[in-house]
Formats: sequence, structure tokens, C-alpha cells
Amino acid sequence: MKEELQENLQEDWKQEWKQLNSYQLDAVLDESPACVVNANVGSGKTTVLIEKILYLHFQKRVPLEEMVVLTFTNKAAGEIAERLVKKEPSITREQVQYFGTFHSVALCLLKEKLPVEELGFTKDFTVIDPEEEADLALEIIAERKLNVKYKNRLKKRLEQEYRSYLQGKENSRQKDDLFLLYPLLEEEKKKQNKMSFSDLLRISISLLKRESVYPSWIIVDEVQDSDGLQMEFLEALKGNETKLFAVGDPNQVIYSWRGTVQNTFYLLKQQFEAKELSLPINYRSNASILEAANRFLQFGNKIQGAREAESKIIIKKHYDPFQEAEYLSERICELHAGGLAYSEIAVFYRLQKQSDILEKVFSKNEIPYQVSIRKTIKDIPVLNWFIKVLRFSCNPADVQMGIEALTDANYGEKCTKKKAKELLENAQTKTKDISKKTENMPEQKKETSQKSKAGGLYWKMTKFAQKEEWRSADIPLEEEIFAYFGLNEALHPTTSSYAEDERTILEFLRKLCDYCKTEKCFFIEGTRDFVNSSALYGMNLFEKEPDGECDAVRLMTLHASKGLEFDHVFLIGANQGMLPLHSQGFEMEEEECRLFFVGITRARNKLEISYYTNPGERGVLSECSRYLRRIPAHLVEWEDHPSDEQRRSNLQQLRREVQEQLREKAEEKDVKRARHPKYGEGILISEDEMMVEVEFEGYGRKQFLKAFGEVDICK
DNA sequence: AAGATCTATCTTTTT
DNA sequence: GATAGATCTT
Repeated sequence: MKEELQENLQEDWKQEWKQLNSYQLDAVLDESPACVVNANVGSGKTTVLIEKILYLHFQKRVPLEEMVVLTFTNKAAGEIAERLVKKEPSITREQVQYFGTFHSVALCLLKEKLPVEELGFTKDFTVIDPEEEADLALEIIAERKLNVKYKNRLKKRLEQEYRSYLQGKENSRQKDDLFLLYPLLEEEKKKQNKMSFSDLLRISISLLKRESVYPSWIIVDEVQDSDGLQMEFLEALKGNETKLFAVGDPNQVIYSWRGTVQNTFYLLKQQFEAKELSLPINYRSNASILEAANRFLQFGNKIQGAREAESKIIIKKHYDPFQEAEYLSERICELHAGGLAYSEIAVFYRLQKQSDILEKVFSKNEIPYQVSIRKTIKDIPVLNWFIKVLRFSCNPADVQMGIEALTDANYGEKCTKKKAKELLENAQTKTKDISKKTENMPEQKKETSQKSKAGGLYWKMTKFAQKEEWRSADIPLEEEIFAYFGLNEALHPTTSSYAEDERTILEFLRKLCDYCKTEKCFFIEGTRDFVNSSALYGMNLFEKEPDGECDAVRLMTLHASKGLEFDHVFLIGANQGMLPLHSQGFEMEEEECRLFFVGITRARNKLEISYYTNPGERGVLSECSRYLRRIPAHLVEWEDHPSDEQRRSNLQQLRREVQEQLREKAEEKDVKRARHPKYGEGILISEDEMMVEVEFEGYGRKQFLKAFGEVDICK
């Protein structure tokens, strides 16, 4: 039976492999101790990766559990998992535990294989994001009265200057106490039993040196994006018998500003004596696009095409972004009328804010569009708060989360930071004592805590981990948990946002319960894992629907376009000073060029690039990007967009309207908000030592005496 | 404590 | 090339 199955599979593979070219097949079959594949754009890199994993598993009998497959984003990890399961539905989630981002794999190792206790953590540790780390740092700075400059940029500084701190360099750039802060911060994180993103890697690396966990294979996707820590992680994870297979494209390095190692391929070859293979053939784009793209290659050999030069690249000159947006509307309508799906059309730009005008004009012209901006949990205040509640509930050592949950302006208890701190620190010293007391006289405790408002949520959080019925295989209903935390009250049932908030939380809880059920773990443990994942996976974990399916034109930055492909690509704002964005260094400049390269190689069939004679932006020149002149003339059709009088006056009006709306939007962002227990949230009109004036939707402007303390000013 | 001067950063974004 | 923040100057 098994033999038969095996043979069938072998037949399948032969079929499968017919679709691979010889370069791809070489890469799939290669079993050198270390191998790096220099994969050109659109050369079937992910296909090779998947085939390789299947080949190793089914043909070479390497258990999937012994493979570590590393990606840089959750999206990429998800794609690999999806394609793998599609080909081989028998693969289970447990088998691919170590398939994921560097950070999620590190988390998994720390939870399952590495002795974190040796470094002063427990297995219950939680994960914090950079913002929380910065907040924690600020606390320490205040407490220890450290002199740290540029506090507003602390998040960035913490990350950037950590390297030189580790290398024992002098803190020469800024003369302040930042380097005194690092050890204190480390100590505090240990005390609160939590790790930052980089801690996950760093601590894994140091523990891997003591306790080796050598997988049979390490497979890395997009290896050109590795930063120093990730390279170290690879090194620490790789045993002498471990084989390394890494795929990437040095021409697509567009994130070096966040610490990408510059010459990854060279380093890999040096360090692991890796063999180098290449995937030169591009199946995606037509020959004109590829010939243009070849002019922008910085590394490796020419991209070989597999297609004809069907049409030229169009370069269009527009008066300004408004005229361009109108033109795009028209063109997209035509294309759609001609049978092209909206979702096969994409508009790329250099800066996020360039989407504003497009959005306004597209909605006016009723063109469905989708702007790709990453939503994070932080954008949803209720969820952000509730996750803090859960974080403290799962990890009572996390004092910081406890305080933040209790003092949250919107959903927390009406209690001051000082009081919350006292409450928690008091509990810290005699946790067991208190928990015993509460077990013995729960009714009484409940009463007093409701009287002294600040107690309700606090007790619920501390007692969460002690609930016996949640330490069993029975997973509670989402409504039960909702009720346990008294959320119907905490979410302010009288406010207009209540219904939405309730739905959000119940949705989240449902995902959490589902997770516990599929993972077959106890509710408490499941919650801890899930909450950790939420730090690492962000919205991916509980997005309602993957937004991929809807038929709409995609609007995105060039950065966001990486890894995607479309039939028809518009690349807008190709002006000097915009696309290359005015940048100082030469290295930066090279990266702008790679960004342009990534942009144009997303197009399968049609590529249109445009620029403005009146860009109307600071620092943007009216001449076109010099990259455009680098494209061989015979591949290009230069066009002027004509505009008659009628149209011009319409545009004037449009311009005014849109600019007005944008100004309002910008003002709204700067507006301070305030919350009142009865009227809900409103816009802060004025404030002095005595009074606050707030405008509430539906109630109008109200004035309050500050001394009453009913109004919380939100930050 | 105000005013002058220096300086970094802006943009891109993942975990 | 502007601007915000920190630092220096009086």
C-alpha cells in the first residue's frame, strides 16, 4: 500500500518536474551542505522552494519536523504553508511548526526546546512590541532620573544604538545615559518575564550556543533581506550536519534602511562555503519590460526572458497629480470595459501620501480601489486595550501591562497610575497570600472591589490564571470570557461605539477559542500563545477576510509591491526628487534604483510610467526621473497628455475640493479628544487650568469644571 | 528664560 | 531644503 502510494507520488513528481526548467530542477535536487540560489525576479523562486520541501520530505524521507523554513514576513510564511497544503493535503499544522518568520521560529524554539530558565525567564514569558519596550524604557528613565536625549525618537534609538552598545563602543554620538539604560531595561524585561522582538532572536542565539538544536535542513526565503541578527541566528541554528538552502535576489534589496546586511550572498558563500546556483529565466513579464529591467540590474547576470516584446512601455507627461488621477480613472475604465479585472491593475507610488489624491478622484469616478496599508492592533483601541488585559492576566509579572490596562483612558478603571502601581507592586510581593484570601472570601472581596472602583478589573486579571475550570480541555464560550472581565460595563454600553467594540472583542475571543480547540491546549496556555502571536503576527491572525479576493484596483507604495505581480502596472510620480527621492548618500541612491526596478518588474503585460510638469511638492523637480532616460528609446513611447480648456477648469475645482478635504483630514488628526462618562468621546475645543470645553457628537459643546474630574483628556 | 545655533530627520515598514 | 528638538548663549 505504502509502496504504491510512493510510486504514485513519484509519477506525480515526474509530471511536476516537467514544468521546471533545468536551473530550477538543479536547485530542487541540490544537496550541497550549503547552497545559495541567486534568483532573478519572476524566476519561480517560491515554486522551487515548495518543490524542494516536497522532494526532501517524500523522496529523501526528511521529516518535515526536522526542517526549519524561514521567511521575513508572515504573509510569505502563509503563502508557503498554503501552497504546500494545496499540493499535499495530508500535511498537518504540527509538522510545519518550524515553518515561519525568523521571529516566530525563534519564539517556538524558546517555548519548546531552549532552556530559557537559564537566563532568568520562565516558559510563560510574553512578547512585547517595540513601542511597549520604549514605554518601559521611559518608565525606567523617569524612575532612575536618567538623562536621555531625543526621547521622542527613543524607539528608533533603542534599536539603532543597541549594536554599538553590545560592541562596547563609546556612546559618542549623543552624550547621554542611553548606555546606562540598556542593562536596566534588560533587567526589567527579565523581571517582568517578557522579550522584545530582537530579544527573541538574541536569546535564541545565545541559548543555541549552549543547547544545540540542529535541524536537518534550514531553508530560507528572500535571504537578501537578512539583518545581522538573522544571519547570526542562521549560524547558531546550523549544525555541522545541517544543510542550508537559501534563495534570494540581491537586486531586490529595498529595506536596507532597517538594517539589511549589505552583501548577504557573499557572506553566505564565505561563511558556509555555500555553492551558488542561479535562476535566470523570468516567466512573468514581456520582453520590453525585461529589457528595460536589465538596465537596472546591479548584481548578477542578465535576466533571460521567456516571452515576446508585445507592447512598448508608455511614459506619460501630466500637468499635475490631479490631471493624472483623472487620466488614470479614464484609462482604468477603458481597461475594465475591455475585459480586464480591476484586481489585475495596480498603481504604484513612492510615498504613502500620494494615494490621497487618487483615492478622492477614484471614489468620485466610482472606480473600486484598495489601498494597501497595514492595519495593526494599535489602530483598534478596544482590541489594543483588551490584549493588554489578557497579557497581564497570563503573565502577572508584566506590571507594565497591568498598569496600562488599568489606567487606559477609555476602557480602564478610573484609577491613577500611582494607585495602579501601588496595587500591583503590593500584589507582587505577596501574590500567593492574596490569592488565598480571595479564594476564601470571594463574595466580600467582590463587594469591596466594586466600591473602590479600581479593584474590579484588577482582581479579574489576577484571578484569571487561577481559574481551575480554564486549566482543562474544556474551552469556555467567548461570551463567558466577555462576562468574566465585565466587558459589558467596561466598554461603556451607552456610547455609540459600544456595538462595534463588542463585536470586535467577541470576534477576537472566538478566534482565540478556535485556536485553543485546534491546538488542543488548555484555555490559559492557549491564551498565552495567542496573545504572544498577536504581538508577532499583528492583524494577520484575526483579519476578518483576507483582502485578496475583492475586485478592486490596487494602490500601493513601491515597497509594498514587492513580491506581487499584475497584468497592468501604472508607476506614477516618476519625477526627479520623488523617484529617486531626494536622498543624500550614494548607497541610498542605489536603493532608490532597486526600488524602481522592483516596481517595473511587477508588470506582466503593460507598464505605464508617468511624471508631472507641476508636481507641487516640496523638493520635487518638474523634470522626469533620470531612470526614465536609462530605458532604451526603442522600448518606449513618450506621450503628452492633452488637456482642453473645459477639463482644465474642472480640474481647478477638483483640486480645490480635494485640497480642502485633505486639510480637514490633517486637522482632524491633530485634534485632541476627550472622554466623558455620559457623553462618550468628543473633540476637545479648549482647555485651561479650571475648565475644559468638549464637543460631543449629538450633544453639542459642553463645558466642564476640571475639579469634577469627569472628563479624561485622551492623548 | 528667551533667542541663536546646531543637528538629525523627513520617506519606505517587518517582526 | 524645511522643521522640530536639543543645546548653547546671553
